[in-house]
Amino acid sequence: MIELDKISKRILRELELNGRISNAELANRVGLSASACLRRVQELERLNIIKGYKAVLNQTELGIGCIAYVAVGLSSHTKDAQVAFESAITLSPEVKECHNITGPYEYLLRVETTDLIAYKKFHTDVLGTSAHVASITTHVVMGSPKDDRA
Amino acid sequence: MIELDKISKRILRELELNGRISNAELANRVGLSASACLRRVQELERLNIIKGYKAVLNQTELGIGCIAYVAVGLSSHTKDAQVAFESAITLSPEVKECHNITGPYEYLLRVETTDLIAYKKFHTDVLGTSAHVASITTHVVMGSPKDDRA
DNA sequence: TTTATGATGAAATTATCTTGCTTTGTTTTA
DNA sequence: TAAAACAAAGCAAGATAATTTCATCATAAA
Repeated sequence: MIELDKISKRILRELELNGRISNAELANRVGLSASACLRRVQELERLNIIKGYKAVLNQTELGIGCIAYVAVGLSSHTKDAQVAFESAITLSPEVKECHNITGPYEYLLRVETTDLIAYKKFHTDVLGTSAHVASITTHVVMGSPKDDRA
Repeated sequence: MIELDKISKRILRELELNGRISNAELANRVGLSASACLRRVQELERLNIIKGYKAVLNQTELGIGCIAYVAVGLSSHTKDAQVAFESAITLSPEVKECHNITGPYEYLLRVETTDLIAYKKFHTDVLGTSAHVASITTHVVMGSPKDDRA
């Protein structure tokens, strides 16, 4: 774990909020000159503390009409079974996240599709055909009062 | 829902991958001149299809050592109970996501803390003191083979 | 005290963005 | 079919912003 001073933390906070702010404006907000600010940002990138930048898209406008969290249980807990499941799931574009979790199920997936019909298809074609899948529990998202990672 | 042509979709894909790519480079990748490309990007922003840009930070390096998905059940399903719970939870910085889901529980939270100790504290101080909370089921994330929203 | 190190700000340079105008291609209308 | 009307593209110059360079200052070790 890396310890950062106040200014660098401030830089990260600003960039998380607006990743495309100009360097001059960022410098202004954190109280540094443009060059000093840029050096810090580049250093943060070099240290991989800033892993990258991405545009936040409006899913609704783009036709993502169905988001679901899916808990998946495996019938086999061997390494091979996990690797097989993970690589199958990772290839599916509908699966935006795949977390290996503690509890009665092994995996929690976030699946985004255009609509429930498409989800059903994913459910059948992808989950239904994956080896070792023992149980599937779908939780459709009705709303997200908070989503800082969006 | 808005229909986009191939080029605009390509632009979105590139910007999602690298939100800080220069306009010239982006134009090059999508096969447009810089000015035409910029106009499209600005239009996408104006239409709120691109909601913004953000830096992707390395949580591990910054001391996020414990990530958990927490299923929360409420004892009351009135609108008031939901609003109260949501506003309490929204204020907690540890809660990065709060989804209202179908199924036996009402909410699925993503909670990020420095370590398990801090999670325990969140569990007790925040969830434990929220009105209407009937059940809490914690799933600690052991790993994320895929996390496109990170 | 001297020296080395690291970080800063100002200025110069380089790259990139942005805008107005022209051109191209497509659709509409006579 | 031809001309008009429109939309989107490219080009190029001027405006902005990013990046490098360099001199300075503060701090800590020798």
